[in-house]
Amino acid sequence: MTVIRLPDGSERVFDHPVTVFDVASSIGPGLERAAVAGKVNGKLVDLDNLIENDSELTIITEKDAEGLEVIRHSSAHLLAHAVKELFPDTQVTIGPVIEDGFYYDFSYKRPFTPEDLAAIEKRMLEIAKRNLKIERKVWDRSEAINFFKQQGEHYKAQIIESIPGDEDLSLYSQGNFTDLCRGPHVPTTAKLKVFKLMKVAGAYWRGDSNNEMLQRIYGTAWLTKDDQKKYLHRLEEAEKRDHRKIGKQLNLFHIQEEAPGMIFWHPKGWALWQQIEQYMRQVQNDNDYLEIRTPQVIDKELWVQSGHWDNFRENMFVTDTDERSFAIKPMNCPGHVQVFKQGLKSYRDLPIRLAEFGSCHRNEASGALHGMMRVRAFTQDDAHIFCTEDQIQEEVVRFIHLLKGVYNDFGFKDLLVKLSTRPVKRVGTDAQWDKSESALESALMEAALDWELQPGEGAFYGPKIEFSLKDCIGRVWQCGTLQLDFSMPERLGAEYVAEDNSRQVPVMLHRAILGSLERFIGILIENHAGAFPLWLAPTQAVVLNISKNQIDYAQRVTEELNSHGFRVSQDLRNEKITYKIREHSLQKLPYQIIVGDAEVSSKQISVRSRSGQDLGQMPVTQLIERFKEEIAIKI
RNA sequence: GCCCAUGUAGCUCAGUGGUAGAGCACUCCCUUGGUAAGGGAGAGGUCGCCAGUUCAAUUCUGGUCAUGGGCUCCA
Repeated sequence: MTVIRLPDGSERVFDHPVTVFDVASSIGPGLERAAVAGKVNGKLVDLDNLIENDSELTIITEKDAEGLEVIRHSSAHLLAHAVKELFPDTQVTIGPVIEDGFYYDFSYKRPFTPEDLAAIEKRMLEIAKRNLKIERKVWDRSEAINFFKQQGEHYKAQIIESIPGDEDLSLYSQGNFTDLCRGPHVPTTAKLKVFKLMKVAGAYWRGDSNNEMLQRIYGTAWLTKDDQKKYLHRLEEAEKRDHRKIGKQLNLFHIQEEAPGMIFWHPKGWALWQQIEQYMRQVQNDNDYLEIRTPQVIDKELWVQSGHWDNFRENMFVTDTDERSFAIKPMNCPGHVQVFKQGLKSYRDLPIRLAEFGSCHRNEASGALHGMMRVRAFTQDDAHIFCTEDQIQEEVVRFIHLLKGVYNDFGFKDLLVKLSTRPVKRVGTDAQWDKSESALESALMEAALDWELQPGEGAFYGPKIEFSLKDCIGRVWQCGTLQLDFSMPERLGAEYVAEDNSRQVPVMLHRAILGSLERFIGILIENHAGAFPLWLAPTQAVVLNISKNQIDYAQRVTEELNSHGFRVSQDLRNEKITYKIREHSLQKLPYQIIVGDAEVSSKQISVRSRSGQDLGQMPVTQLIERFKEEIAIKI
């Protein structure tokens, strides 16, 4: 007797051991068709897995998230199968499921070309149609190693050698292709219908840059054609938001060969920047930060002292002048410590919060550069808080409050938090770590935030919290950070006079809210697809005349709006109004103001919103009020 | 830094072993038009850069720089 308990609590009794498939077909033909795998007592298994004891069983169908994963995993095998058929002397390695798809890494004597990819995809479709049964077998370890070695599959043999000895080694076969895999897989290749190979890229064996560079083929797989279409559409939509593309279209910035990884800001992009910088300056002033400015180029000696020279040397731009070596600052903290050190500080002075829109340069690996998101020259909304250990928690609470307010103002409501605690290699005493980790945790609790714990992921000099935001298409960006530092103040000789007249080393908190302004602006561009809220828009409105009769009036309207501090331009060109409206709509201006003879005689203006709505005629003062309200609520 | 792809007019892109083309933008002319493209004419390119092969290279080959997609890295 085998009793199978299903998720709805019902039980099915069989007088013999059954497979997952048997149970599915005993329930109904629809389920039989849709089933791709099973979960027996919480463990994912194949459909032909034999259940010998009473068990809890969930049948995984194509419609379950896990079912789709099984399909993708089997698609990866299908890819490997096709590659082995077309290029028999390829070595296969690993082929896992990833978000929205899968990949498989291969070792082959020559690079795969885009034409190869098309041929591979075609072969995959053929193999799928062959309706090959996918069968699992448990193998003996050394036999499996020999099996793969005989086929010249040395990477596979290596993988087996690294699998713990007490685990079953399962091999899956479909036709003449056999691959090591934990499974589960769909029962036959015919279940794989909707997939597409996306791109080929390099990837190091085992992710180690000392190893061979393998060729990774990425693919996507879905349950239905429609799902796949939606996915490809989603990619297209994301591409339309690309900050590099929009930056060009809206004339915000450019990058050129002579300054790789560095931004040339154009007037409109810089206007956007200034809104953000000035907003942050105001927020920090209101929260008792003191803004400072420190040098770009500092003698190597200071970087040796701070430890950057040892740990970060290859990422620093260095300049030798007058027989001295200088480094362009990659971080602001050593400079901030120098400011702190000027004049003797008392415990009464603490906490001291020094802020800088600090321009930093880091010589990032050329292959790592990416538009404004990963650059070599960037500006941080950086600040360092010097305080006592007892003040940590209060400071963290204040910071989180500040950060939430800022993200909210920029329209980001979803906040993801990660707390990283002490790594194995670290400085500072256990007592210090105990105290500061619990201070961070308490502060997070006080802020009513959920967080993910990352044990051992802290920096060697202190624990940290990372804050990420989610944009309007669901992508997650890490921006904010708060790091405790037990090391640098001491290395650089910062101290204060304590209550008992002793000299103490302050704790330093590194913190940023936006992170890199360049990157944050890139995120903003993509989040809004270039249609910025009024308070940020580089140009908030444009005044358009219908014909040359209204040129003087249009100029007066523009001047009046500008005199109230708004960023308003005018377009008095000799063009049709529809033409001008189209152009400024493509530039995504929040408002367009139209003046013709009717407006001149009524002393009003016609207003068109970015959504294309005609707001009708109104006096200029009414628009000014509207602008003020809209800017105040930052939408 | 590593792998693959790409680099042609201001922008988006086509194209060829015999020194280049489209649309939009730009300039000029006509048009004075009421909520997403009025018409005409003109100007504009050392085909990323440096070598090599060739009678001849933007095209083929090598190198190099940059960009894009990944990998690695991000103290």
